[in-house]
Amino acid sequence: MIEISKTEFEVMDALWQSYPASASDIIERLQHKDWHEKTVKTLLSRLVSKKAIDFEKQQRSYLYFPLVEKSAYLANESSSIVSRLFAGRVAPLVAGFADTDSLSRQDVDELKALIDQWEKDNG
Amino acid sequence: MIEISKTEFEVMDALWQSYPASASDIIERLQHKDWHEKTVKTLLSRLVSKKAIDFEKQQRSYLYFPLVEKSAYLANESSSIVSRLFAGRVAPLVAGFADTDSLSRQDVDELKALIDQWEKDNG
DNA sequence: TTTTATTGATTACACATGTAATCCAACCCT
DNA sequence: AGGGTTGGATTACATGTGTAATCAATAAAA
Repeated sequence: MIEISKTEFEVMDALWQSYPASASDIIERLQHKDWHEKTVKTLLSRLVSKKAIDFEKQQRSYLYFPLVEKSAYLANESSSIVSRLFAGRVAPLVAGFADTDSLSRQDVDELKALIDQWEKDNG
Repeated sequence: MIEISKTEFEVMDALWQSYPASASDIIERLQHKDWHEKTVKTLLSRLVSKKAIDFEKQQRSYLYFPLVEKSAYLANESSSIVSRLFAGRVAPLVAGFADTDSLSRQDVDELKALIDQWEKDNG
């Protein structure tokens, strides 16, 4: 899969919010980051080069849209990170989380629901 | 926390296996990677610069040891990744995992145990 | 002892990344 | 119509990363 850097991911995420979107839309959505508009445009260009997004010309400006779905990207990233750091098994990650970052009640509830579903489908 | 690159992480992991360890120990443990010995030594040097590891001179060669514990490093990484990708909540990551990568029976059992423990500790 | 092999230090070098600035063409305002 | 403005393209530039090669000092071997 495509390698997307941290800053590039923020741009992707802004675009995933709603698309097609113009560069200025994206810049606006990224107000909270303190990035120069030029920076955002550079990132958009790089994402185009990487074929993570594409655009169609609308008069003078472009309307960008993602070529990768957020869910697909996240699934891939998660998977590759869990592979690298935890030999591919997700439980140890959650375990570490339980120790330090403390799961929230909401997390736990969601995990329980997930597990129930999994058990229904499998085992 | 310290930024450790992917390749540097592999070296850390080899060192975490057992330390103190000499450069040649580490090189040996990384046989399966097809890295030139010089490459591994470069990575060791960079890790020293980053203060992720240190060494004590043993005659001519060095004995390296980590300055960061594996569990601490993993906890930090997990946390920062889950923050970036999933707004800090781990359940959605596991959910994606459940869909695509399929949890293993073992994962599910471990998760259940984790949750039971969490519920016991918290409310 | 002269040669060779080993070890860490220094240097190399292309590509990625963060963070823009500059350039040029099209558009809008006066 | 002329000048500022806006949009993308191109260029910039330091630092990080992957992947070594070279250098210099020392230890081991012949």
